[in-house]
This record gives sequence, structure tokens and C-alpha cells, in this order.
Amino acid sequence: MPRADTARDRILDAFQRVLISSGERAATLDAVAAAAGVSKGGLLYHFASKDALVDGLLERLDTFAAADDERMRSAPEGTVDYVIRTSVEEGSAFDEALIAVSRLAQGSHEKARTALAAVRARWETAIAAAVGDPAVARTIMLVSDGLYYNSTLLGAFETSDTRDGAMDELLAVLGRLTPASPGPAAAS
Amino acid sequence: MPRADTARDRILDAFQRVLISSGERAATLDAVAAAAGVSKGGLLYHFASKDALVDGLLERLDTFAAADDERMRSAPEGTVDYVIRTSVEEGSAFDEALIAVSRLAQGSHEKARTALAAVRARWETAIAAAVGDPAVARTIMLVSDGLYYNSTLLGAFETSDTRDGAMDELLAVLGRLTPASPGPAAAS
DNA sequence: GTCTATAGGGTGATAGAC
DNA sequence: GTCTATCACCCTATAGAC
Repeated sequence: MPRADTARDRILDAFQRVLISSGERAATLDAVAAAAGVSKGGLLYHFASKDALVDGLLERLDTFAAADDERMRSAPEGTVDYVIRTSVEEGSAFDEALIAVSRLAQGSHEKARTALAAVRARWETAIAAAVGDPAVARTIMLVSDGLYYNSTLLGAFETSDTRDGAMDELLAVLGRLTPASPGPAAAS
Repeated sequence: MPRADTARDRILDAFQRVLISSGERAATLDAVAAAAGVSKGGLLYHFASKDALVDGLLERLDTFAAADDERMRSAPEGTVDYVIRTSVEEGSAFDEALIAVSRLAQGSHEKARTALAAVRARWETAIAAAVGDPAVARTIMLVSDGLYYNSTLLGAFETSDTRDGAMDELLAVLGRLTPASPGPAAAS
């Protein structure tokens, strides 16, 4: 179901690509159809309306988010490490769906914004479970939000943030906030 | 110049209002003209094109940002306190211009994104000057970004963040990161 | 300065051929 | 399943009356 080479999936891939590289406004049915290598009519056979196309992408995001949820909680480096490091784009399928939906949310699409908030809620819950102090958990979540905001919305990571070791530095700073316990390895 | 009741300013106010409440896509010349109480033709007399309208808003933002820069550096509560607290919407004229430009940046508008990055750069510089450690400064800036992301883009502050004292709590957590010196009062 | 009218281009969606 | 018209609508911008 997730990685089939059906026409539907190829169209969703194209939709994502156009959204990510050119934004919501450019993601017209015409543009998506062209990127998918079909005509507008062909696209509309698989997705009866633009809203249906959006819903398809939102479902895809939800599938990926559920998978990420498990990975996040069982991450060997620890939940906080995992969440912070994956806050900045790395090119996974989940990432791509997430950024595409972000572009959608940037437009006006209410459903996309809700879906995004739901993904964020998963992260927040996991961080709260990993760190004792709720105020610290909130701080860490906000840092994650900040990384995400910079990398996907502002597109401004030419400065210090791509630098190798910047992430380790950041995690070291955040590590100082959890008085009791483990940044890395809360082991078995 | 900044607070005159000229027709230009009334139109820019209307542009802001529509952008904030209905998003970039809804901010058509028709909608802005209606909100400003003029016709489309009337609007286009003052701003020759939609691009000119955007430029007008960007100039307004820059004026406010320059004023904010001074306030930020001379804030009696300290720069970090000031930046963090003003990261979440409070309804100032600066805020409104900032959010309006954000909505614009959410579309595709490159100039708006650049303007937003410039404002962020002002904050980052000021924080770096106030806090010794650059890694800590970056962390604080990311928290500010996160607050901004949540309040203006996700619109998700119904949870813990509006709560009275949430900001104090957050600032207390961040205060633990500056080993040497003063959250509040680096006084005279 | 502000209005109405209209040109010109793009967008989502339908109908019907293949 | 996929394509080529084609429709109705909305958006920016211009022209010219008042």
C-alpha cells in the first residue's frame, strides 16, 4: 500500500514535488498533471477534485507519521535526540510528505494545518514522556519547531545551522536542561 | 510619515487586515479595496500594481523593525526576555505588519521571505550580544522561532502556551542556560 | 482621486471521444 | 484509463468617464 507504483501514487509524488519546489500557489491541477506525466483529465480520473488530491496527500502523511511514532519512541539515541535531529530536513519520505503538507498549510488550507498540528502533538507527547519536567519538554519542542520553521519555511540554513557539529552543540545545550537523566542512552 | 491618515496608509491597513484574517490567497485587489472602502480602480491609483502594494507593506515592516531594534537593545528586562515575550503575538503595530508579511511569505513571495529573514537576523544579533555563548544564543533564537511558528503559522496556542505564567516558566528554563550572567536586569 | 467597464490570462471541473 | 475540448469563474491590470 505505501510504496506501490500505482498511478495514484505517481500523481501524489508529483503533487509533493511541485508543492515543495514551487509552493502551494504553483501546484495547480495543470502543473501537477504535467509533473506526473498525465493530462488534467487523466489526473481528475484518479482524484475527482483538488480537495480529493489534498486528502490523498494528508492520508499519506498520516501513514508516515504513525510509522515515525514508533521509531521515535524506540530510538536508540533517545527520543529528544531523534526529534531534534529529524526537525531539520533530511530527505526521508516522511519529510517530503511533511514539507509538502506544510506548503499546503501555508496557503490557507485548514485541514492541512490541522494535520500538521496533529504530527506536532505526537512529537510533543513523546518528548514529554522522555523528559520529566513539562517546562523543559515544552522548551525542547519549541526548539524543534524553530529548526523546522527555519529549514522548511524560511529556507534559511546557509548560516551556522548546516555546519557540521551544530546539531551536537545544540543537543549539548539542551542536555543541560534535563537535570536528572540521559540525553543519550536511557538504555534497556 | 508613519501614522498619517493618508489613503495609502488606510489601504495598507486593509491589506494587513485581509492578509492576517484570511491569508495570502484571499488578499486580492478586490478584497483589499473593499476592506479599505475604495474600488479596485481607486486602490490602483495609489499602488500601481499588486507588487507595489506588497512593497509598501515591506517598507512599513522595515520602519517598525528599526524602531523595535532600539527598544530590544535597551529593554529594561533584558534583551532575551524582550525577544522571547514578543515572539508570541501581542497585537502591536509591528506585530501586525510582521504577521501580514508572514502570510505573504507563506504564498511564494520571495521578497517577503527575505524581509522576514532580515528581521530575524536583527533579533539573532541582539541575542548574541546579550548572551555570551553563541550556542546558547542560537538555542534561544530557535525557541523564539518556535513560539513564532506556533502562534502565527500553526495558530495553535489553545494548549499550554496562553496560560498565564507559561512565559515566566519558559524564561526560567532558558535562564538556566546562561551560566555567568543575568536573565533580568543587566542594569546600568 | 475615485469610479465603472472590460480586456486578457489562468484555474477547477465537466463532457465526450478514443 | 487517458485524452482533448470546453465551460464558468476569478484575478490583475488598463482605459476612460466623472
